[in-house]
Order: sequence, then structure tokens, then C-alpha cells
Amino acid sequence: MQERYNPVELEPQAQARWAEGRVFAALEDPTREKFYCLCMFPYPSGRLHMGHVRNYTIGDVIARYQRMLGKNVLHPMGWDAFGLPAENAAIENNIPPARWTRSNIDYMRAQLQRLGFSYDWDRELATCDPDYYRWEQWFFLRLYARDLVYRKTAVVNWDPIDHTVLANEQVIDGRGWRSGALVERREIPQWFVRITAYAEELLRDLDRLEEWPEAVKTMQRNWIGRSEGLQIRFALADGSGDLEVFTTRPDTLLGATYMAVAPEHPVARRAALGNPALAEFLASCAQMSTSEAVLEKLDKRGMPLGVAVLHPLTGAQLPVWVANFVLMSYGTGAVMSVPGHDDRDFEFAHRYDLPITQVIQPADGRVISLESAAYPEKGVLCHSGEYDGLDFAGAFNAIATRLVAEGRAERHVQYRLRDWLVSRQRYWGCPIPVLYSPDGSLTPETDARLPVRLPEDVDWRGVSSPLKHMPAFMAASLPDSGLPAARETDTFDTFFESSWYFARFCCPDSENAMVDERARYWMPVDLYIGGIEHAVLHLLYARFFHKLMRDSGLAVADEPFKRLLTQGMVCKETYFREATNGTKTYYNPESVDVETDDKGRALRAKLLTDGQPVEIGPVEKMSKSKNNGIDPQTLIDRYGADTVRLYTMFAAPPEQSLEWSDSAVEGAFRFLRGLWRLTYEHVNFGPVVPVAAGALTPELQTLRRKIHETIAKVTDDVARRYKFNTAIAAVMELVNALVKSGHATPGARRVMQEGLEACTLLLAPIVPHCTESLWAALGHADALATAPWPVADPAALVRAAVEVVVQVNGRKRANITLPVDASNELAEHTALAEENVARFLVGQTVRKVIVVPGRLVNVVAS
RNA sequence: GGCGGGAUGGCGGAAUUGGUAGACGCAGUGGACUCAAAAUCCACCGCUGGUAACAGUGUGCGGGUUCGAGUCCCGCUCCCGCUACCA
Repeated sequence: MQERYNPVELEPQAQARWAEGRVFAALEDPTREKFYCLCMFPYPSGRLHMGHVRNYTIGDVIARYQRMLGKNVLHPMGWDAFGLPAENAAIENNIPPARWTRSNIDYMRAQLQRLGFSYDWDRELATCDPDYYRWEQWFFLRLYARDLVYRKTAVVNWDPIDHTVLANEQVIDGRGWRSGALVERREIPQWFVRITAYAEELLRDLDRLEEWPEAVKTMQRNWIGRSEGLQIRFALADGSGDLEVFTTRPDTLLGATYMAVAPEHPVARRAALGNPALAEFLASCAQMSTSEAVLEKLDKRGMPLGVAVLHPLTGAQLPVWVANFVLMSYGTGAVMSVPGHDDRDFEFAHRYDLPITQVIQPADGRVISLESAAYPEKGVLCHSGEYDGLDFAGAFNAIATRLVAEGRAERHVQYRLRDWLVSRQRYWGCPIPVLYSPDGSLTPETDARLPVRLPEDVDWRGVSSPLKHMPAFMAASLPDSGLPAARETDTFDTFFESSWYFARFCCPDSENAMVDERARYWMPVDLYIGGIEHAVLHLLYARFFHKLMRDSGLAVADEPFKRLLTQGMVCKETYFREATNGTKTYYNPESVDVETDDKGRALRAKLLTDGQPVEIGPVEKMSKSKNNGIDPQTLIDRYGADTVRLYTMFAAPPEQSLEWSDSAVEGAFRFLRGLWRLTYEHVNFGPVVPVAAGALTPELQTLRRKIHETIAKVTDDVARRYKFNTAIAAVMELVNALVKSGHATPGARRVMQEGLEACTLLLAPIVPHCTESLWAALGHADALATAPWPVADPAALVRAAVEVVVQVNGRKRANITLPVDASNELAEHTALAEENVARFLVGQTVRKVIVVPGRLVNVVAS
């Protein structure tokens, strides 16, 4: 064993041994219990960032721990390789997206390997490989046959200069982010997947995901947005038809004083035909951006349509208005307005002087005023004729029953969830496998002609998809007739690829099927780890896709991910200078020197290059814009992978955000160096002489008990609690105790051997490289990666005596030592006999003594 | 606006079932070693008073339950995340 801890030399050697021995190759074996441990695969952006390091370290620690438990562990890694950044890089650097992406993958793969993650690299996949996306195309054809995908015209953000659709995030102040052109709302044909057909199941099954964080389930519930209500048809007064609305508050029906429809609603459009002012208003609404930030500040505006409907209960005429806040995409695009009991309707009615009537009063009899605000709470009906006095449920039922019987309404469950728009007018994605004949008719591809390959050797000019200018791709023929046809140039949303990669990892080389029988063995994923930012989109799509696969006979389980662990962000303090015009320039923490007072508080900071002061900003998520990222590679080069792994696991529990501290990284390195030195000293004394546990001194028996308490504690932290920070703290405590104990006697050396072996095994999942060396130095020939996880010896955990706290009126006054099996009477007597206890009882009468065996005695006196 | 999470020393955090608040680490202070520095080791390290023993006080704020509250209940303040005119 080397005297010096030299991770930069030792780590690549350990990695080479793992690779040679194919230690992490996962082989299906029905006789063994499996554990599928998966981290969200990365987008190959170029370099790993700290978020990746944290995510993959958490996953690797758990995978390695499960392996030491003897489970058959599947721990794969791959690349979410399609997507927009590759196209941007192509435009900037004139390099084809495929080449840019693959070179990034090569670099990042090497980084992951340098971190020592125990992946089965034989299963690596990239979603841009035709072997992968062909099965996506194949599955699309199955969905098409089952009418679960469809093509429909939808409103999108259209950049008239770049000739492309923009995502909402790419529209800045109503203009295209690159062209600066005013974005138009254009209606163009798009592909959708019928996720709404699964809304109910996606919602219901959330209750069965017991090992998912409540926060994620709540977000998905809100996103699906189920509401129960009534779909009511109001007859148009001119007899030209009905105006249908959806409401969750049919109990307020008698309070409806007008109707409001969306600007795109047919009734509004029809009314605008002979009304130029109205037409102009509708046009101005159409120009409005769809982004939430704008909508929030939007004034509630509207115009009367000159149309009326008949109230289904009273027959009264209610005017119909168009209102800019009514959404065509939710419900029927029309609402009944009850200004007395809805905040938005109240605001609108106030603005346009529409009548406001009260039909609900508080159940407790309070008198409310509708002078300045609506009363949106549920209560008891009033001014509602025969329905007066009914509560929400009673009125809902009574009114629903009557309107349904009269054929004017149906009970209806409305979802906020919309069908999933999966087509993108982008080049770097999976081609949607359909063909268009010259007459515009659509023909799906056939299985035999898959994959529809995306040409990778493209000449990138301008911004529109290069596919449109490639006759070799565009010119195709219909499968049966051979007649000429043009290919669809839209590609899939990249969420499509990431919705099933976990299933493909089970059988990445399957040539005859999307997934084969091996998936039955590995699925579902036992533990899925990733950022909370995917709580809704990716995790909802993946759940949905898995159900689609289940219903195609490709999966057995209802849900793909048994347990979900969402890791927190990696943060770092920020430093900036603010120009007189208010723009901030951020400086990387590595280029800043911070001055502290004698308590360690930060006083001021200055830039190293010019020595001038910079402002100290808040601690924020590492990002390019705040220039507060720390490159993992720098730290790996300086301290080695084990230190980076140890620090990221020690600084905070996985679900919390982690504040990066360079000096604390140094501390992690110091700990590993200390453990290395202690082991070096120990083995240098030569072989350990056997000493029976019972023959050890009391001090050494106590130390030995600490070893086994640490094993129990760390096992609980790692297996049940996923609290690696406290697990590491416990091992640090044990190492401190071992250092103090020393190597002076055969007994001490025997306990030292036992203690160091325990530390090595307990740390093996976290710092796998240096523990391999320590394990060998401690005399073990077997590989540590597959060594069994240690089990605490119950005999070593037995204590003879316990420390018990004595309180007087809840305040600590003494510590006493008692036999473990001491009776409450003995505890009470010993406690009262303490001098300091007696001192605080002078002049008082003991009223009660509470004894918590083995913990404390509280003397209540007055 | 709605939903979810949080607030503990100078800092990151610990306290798992209501039972010694501050484990572990970082930073800091004092000392040893050294020509010196680095490294390492030892001691101290919430606040107030005290040489000390020790006492008082202390987990965002105000109440409550309890022998006992960081933990439970009620009311507030602030911060973070998600979502948002969803009828």
C-alpha cells in the first residue's frame, strides 16, 4: 500500500479493472432478485455540469449498495440526443447536428467513466440512433391504427421571418427570439397523441404511487385538472341554436346575468360579420400573445355581441358578450357569468355595468355585501325560488336533475389536460413516418420500410428545416401502389423519445421488437432519480407512454417507475457589478476573492483580475446567466472523483438543494486522506493477532460497539432514509474514534481492523475507487464492488449501562448512569439523589416523576 | 390568485416515534511543530453573565396543548418552487 493517497493515479486503475472484469454488466437471471436503478439520461450538451454529477452520484451509490445486498442490478446510461441546441450549434459553427451531438456524447461518456459510475455500458443507447427511433416510428404506426394519434389544425406561434413554429419560451415580448419578428398566431396542421383518453387513469393511478413524493403527485393532479360540473345548453333567443357552457357551479345558475364567449367562438365570429368594431376587437384579441406573463396583466375587456340567450330555468333573456379572458381551448369556449359569485365575472360586470345579483349566502347566516367583491365561497342558496336553502351539493343535484330531464344539460367531467402536441417543424428529431400524396391525402408508412432515416449529412443554410430541400428524403413512393408521395418533414417532440427509453434499456439490442421478454424481467424501474423540473412533462408523458405500451402488450405493469427520488438543485453564491443603466455583469466565484471578519462572515468581495470590489449576490442555482457554475472536471482533476462524489453526498440530503462550497470539498478530501493514512499506519504494523471480543478492555468493547452501531445507522440511512449525509457523518465519527484509539495493543489493533473494514464497506458505494485499495490493503482478495454489505453484530450492540438525563421541571440538571434494565424506581431514586437535582428542589414539593426508560427522568415540582 | 415546500450558530446541515437542540463538516480563534510557510496535531467555538464551576437564554413572529415542543394545534411574517383568467 502506498503511503500517499493519490486518487488521480489510483482511480483510473480501479476503473480499468471494473471494465476488464465487466463487473457491472447486467445479465437477466430469474433466480435472482432484480433492482432497476435509473437516472434521467442527459441531453448531450457538451460537458457534464454539477447537476448531472449530483444526479448520477446518487444513482450510483444506490446501485452499488443494492449490488452489495446481492441483488441483480440494472444500471444503464444513454443519451437524449435529439433536440434544438444541436441545430443552434449547427447554425453557429456550421457543423451538422449529428456530428456535434456524437462528439459531445463521446466527451461526456468519458467524463461519466472518469467519475466511476457503475453503468452497464453495453446497454448504452442514443435516441438519435436509427436502431432506437425506428421502434418509435413503429409504435407510432400502432397508435395510428388504434386512432390514438391524429392530425389536426392548431393555433401555434409562427415566426414569419424564420418560417418556423416557436415554442412559448422562444417568444420574447411578442417577438421571435432570433428573428425579432412579431410572432403571429397561425393555425397549421399538427400531430397529437390522445393523452386525454388516459386522463382518468393517469389521475387515478397517482394514488397507487406510494413511493413518489407527494409534491410531484400534486403537480400532476393539478396539471390533469379534473373538475366535475354540468354542461348546459342555453337556447339562443333568435332560435338559431344553442350556446353550450361548462360550469362547476350549477348552484349559482339563478345568478347568471350574462354570458361570455371566447373571441374565437363561432357565435362571436358570426356576430362580427356585420359589425366592423366587433371584428376589429376579435382581431386584436387574436394578436395577443399566449404567454402567461402577459395574460396575467391583461385587462378584462369585452364587447356585447348583440345576441341573447334564454335562461333555462327562468326564460329570461341574457345578453351574450365576447370576453378576452375566456379561453376557446377549455370547456366549450363559453361561460355563464355569475358576477355575484365569481371574481372574474365580478370584475367584468363592474367594468361594463352588468347586473350583479346574490344567489348564495354564507351557511352560518352572516350577511355579505356584493358592493366591492364577489362571494365565491360555497354556501346556501337564496333568491333562487324553489332552490332556496339548499347547500352546494343539494342545489347541484336538484338543478342538474331537472336540466338533464329537460334535455338542456349533461353531467360532465372536464379536464385541464389537452392532447399532447408531438410534431415539431424541426430537422434534428425523429421523422414522423407518414406520406402525403399530391392530392394531400395521408398514408402511413409500413413496418417493413422502417426506419424512415433522418439524413445526417446535411448542408445547413438558413434556418428552415434542410429536409425540405433534400429530394432524396422528400421524394418517396406509397408502399402499396408505388405512386409518388412526399414525406412528412415534421419530427417528433423529443419528449417522445424520452418517454420509453427506460424500457429499451432492458433490451437495447433487440432487432425484432421494440422491447422483448427481457423487459418483463427488469421492468418496472425500481428507483428513478432526476430533477423535480420534470415533475409534470416528462414524468407524465412517460407514465402515459407506458400505459400505451401496456395496452399494446409491450408492458405488464401499470406504472413504469415504482419509486421516484427528485434531487434538489446545485447552488452557488453569485457576484456581480451593476452598471448605471441597471444591467448586471456576473463574475464567476472562482475569479473573486472574498474578505471575511474574524467570525467568518463575508464582508466584501473583489475581482482578482482588477482588485476592484464586486457585489455579493444571493445563492442561486448554478447557471450560465448567473456565471456561478463550477466545472466538475476541474475538481475531478484536482481531487479525484471520490472527493467530488463524497462531497456531493455529504453536503445535503438528495432532495434538498445543495450549496456548493469549495472549502468543504477540501474537507471531504482531507477526510479521505485521513482514512487512507489511518489504514496505512494500521497495515504497516503487520498482521492482526486474534483477540476474543470478550477479552477486550471496556474502552475497546465500547469502541467495538460504536463500530456496530455505525453499521446499523448507516444501513438505515442508506437503505430506508436515503440520507447519505448523515451516513457519511456517522462514518466520520467512527473514524475519529478509531484515530483516538490508536494501535498500541493487540486488542486495539484487532478492533482497528474490524473498524476499518466496516468503514471501507460502508463507504464503498460512495467512494468506490479508494475503498477498493483500502479493502485490498486490509487483506481482502475479493472485489469490493460485489462484497456483501456488512451486518451489525447484535452481541456487539449490547450495552451494560446507559446515560440518562435528569430534568427538574423540564430543565436539564444532571446526567446519571444506570444499568440498562434499571427499574423506574431505581431511576427515580438515583435521580433524586443527585446533588444538583436536590439543589433545585429546595423548598419545593415533588408532584410527579416521569421516567422514560433509558432516556430521561423529569422531576415535576412546585 | 391556487397548490406544494421551507425558515435551526458566521455557513452547509443534524436531532428518525413529543424526551439532553446544534451531530458531522466548513469557516474562525488560540496553541504545538517549523528558520518560515504548507501540511499535520491539540484546544476553544449559539448568545449573555462569570476566571471557572455554573446560571440565564435560544430553533422566523404571536398564542395554545403537554411533566416536556425545533417536532403537535391555531393565527401571522418572510423565502423558495410549481401553476395560473381552467369557468
